[in-house]
Amino acid sequence: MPTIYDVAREAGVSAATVSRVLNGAQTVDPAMVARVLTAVRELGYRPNAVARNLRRSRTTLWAVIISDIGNPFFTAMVRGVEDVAQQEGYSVVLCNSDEDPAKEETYVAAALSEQMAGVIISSSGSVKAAKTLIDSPVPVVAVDRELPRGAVDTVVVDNEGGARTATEHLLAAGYRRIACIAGPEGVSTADLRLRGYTAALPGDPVIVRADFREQGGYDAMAALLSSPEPPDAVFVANNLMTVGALRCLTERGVDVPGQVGLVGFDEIPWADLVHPSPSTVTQPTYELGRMAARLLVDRIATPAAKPATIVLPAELHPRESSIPR
Amino acid sequence: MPTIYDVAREAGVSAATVSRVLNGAQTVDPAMVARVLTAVRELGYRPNAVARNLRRSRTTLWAVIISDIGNPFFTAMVRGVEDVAQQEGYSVVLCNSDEDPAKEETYVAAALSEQMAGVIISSSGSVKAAKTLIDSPVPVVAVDRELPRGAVDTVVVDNEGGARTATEHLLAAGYRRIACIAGPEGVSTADLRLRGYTAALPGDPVIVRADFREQGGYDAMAALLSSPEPPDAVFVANNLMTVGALRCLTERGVDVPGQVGLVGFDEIPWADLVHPSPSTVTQPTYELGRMAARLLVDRIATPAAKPATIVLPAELHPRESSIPR
DNA sequence: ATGAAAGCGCTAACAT
DNA sequence: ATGTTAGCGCTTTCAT
Repeated sequence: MPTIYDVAREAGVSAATVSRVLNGAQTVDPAMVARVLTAVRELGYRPNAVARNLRRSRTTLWAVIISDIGNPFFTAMVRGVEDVAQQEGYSVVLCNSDEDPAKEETYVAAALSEQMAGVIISSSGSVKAAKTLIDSPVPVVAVDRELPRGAVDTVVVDNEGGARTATEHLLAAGYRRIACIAGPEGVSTADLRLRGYTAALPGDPVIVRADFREQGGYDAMAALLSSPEPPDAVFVANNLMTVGALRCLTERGVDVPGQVGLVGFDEIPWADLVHPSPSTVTQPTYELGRMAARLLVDRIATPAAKPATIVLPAELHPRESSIPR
Repeated sequence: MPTIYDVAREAGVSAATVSRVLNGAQTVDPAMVARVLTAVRELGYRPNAVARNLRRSRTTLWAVIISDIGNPFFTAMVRGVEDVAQQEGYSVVLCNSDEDPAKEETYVAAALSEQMAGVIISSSGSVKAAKTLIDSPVPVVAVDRELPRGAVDTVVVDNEGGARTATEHLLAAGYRRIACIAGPEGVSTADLRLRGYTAALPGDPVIVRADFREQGGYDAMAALLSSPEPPDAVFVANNLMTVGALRCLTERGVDVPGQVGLVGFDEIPWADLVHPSPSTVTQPTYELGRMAARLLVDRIATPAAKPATIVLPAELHPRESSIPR
């Protein structure tokens, strides 16, 4: 691979001049510019970004650490981040922690070693990863899930409110024994949605903790159905678990919404094509990513500013799975 | 941020020794190792990967360029890549070209500038991006879609055979006017699936080209329905367009499979929960990613070897949407 | 407007 | 077994 010195020699100028031309400096003789560009083309020269990054002591990369690339919620959010990043001249490096705190820690370490310009993270709950980030000078934004004990810029939805609305909706529909399939303890969205459910419920809560995955939702639903007093409705704390719960109900021939009503948190792709179509609490997913990216841009510009928290609304979309009997 | 020299000073050794300790060299006195590690901990030292990459003239990053992050097919494939990458000591940088050749070219340029150790690409059809990659020294593997005019390692499924099977299945079910909603021209999967459809059809083909997106499938289906002689079945060339076509049929109250039969290429998440459930031609998606990663590892090890092409089987999964009348 | 020279932080060849 | 030194490719003063 040719270097900037090869180009300089070919064009009969110094490396400094080549650098100026390539970085759009105004103070270069047009004749030189032409010679340099010709040499660049002839040699097929491609600037070495690693060298540039070292010299400048900064990169134009953002690490976006999400907890499940198989969850359409996160991929939609990433699109929001990407659009802003591109517009602002950054590239997005997507890291999939797979709900595994150890992987999350590895990615955080890599982001810091690689001198990333910023990190957007939807924490899988690793306190160590959070601490590492907060103790580092890298600009950080938490999105969807709060960073454990972290006072950083944050964009979330009103998880507690959304869960309360979902539960109240089931109550209004006439259901009385409403259970909750909750997410993993220590993940902010899981804990807040559980709190919203509990707050809205007049009677005793029935809670099964699962892992935010489809199989977890399936198993939790199965456990609820085979309990002594099965629930007549269930509030499921995320989209993948909702699919799992629905599959379990369908397989066992349980009538939804006749025997059991259901509302899930998060949108499900093609929910309207599923039968019975699941009622959901939807979030402005793309907007969540966009806002996070905006906050990161601001944070990079003014590192000392006070951390902001933005809360976006969550909205109930009633569908077939919770229609009153 | 502390540098390796700060650590060396703190530990009373040379920078070379610190480097040796941190890179696991065997020839270091255990006492020194201890002193260095203590200094590292006390200073919170974190090696600068950018400097290391420059010095070593290589990185441990793979660029995985996919054409639609919103398509579960690609995210499943990425998981296969990720698992091998991690095992082999590489990190995956995910790039989403969004079916946009210009974005694809940008990402290819970035991958080369950043001195990535390898590239796995599912081409959105940019000949320029393909040429840039082939003319560069970077190891490349094409996955799912062949690289335009590129003689590189490739992992694909039997697209033509899968499409033929799907079409024959519709014929066997009694459908006679079978249309095809095809993908964009120049994308290998689109062209091969179309060829398989045409080959299996005894009569004249009815073809609508669309863009592999949900809305495109919807619009194509709408156009077919309002044509003078609407088809009695349709073969749809990918998953997102299948969802779009199905939505169009459902909205207009067309009975599937009674009035119109349907088979789609690619798996659809939760296909079994959709009503009517779509028959699909499924691919070993995760395996596709895994094989691509394996090929990349081999290519990095032996850059001069002859390019390999691996073809995996595609399998028909009949569901409700193509049950005989 | 252009060039010379220093240095970003690290690793590896070489010397001891 | 450890230290000294050069240099990866680039940008950015500082001189001219």
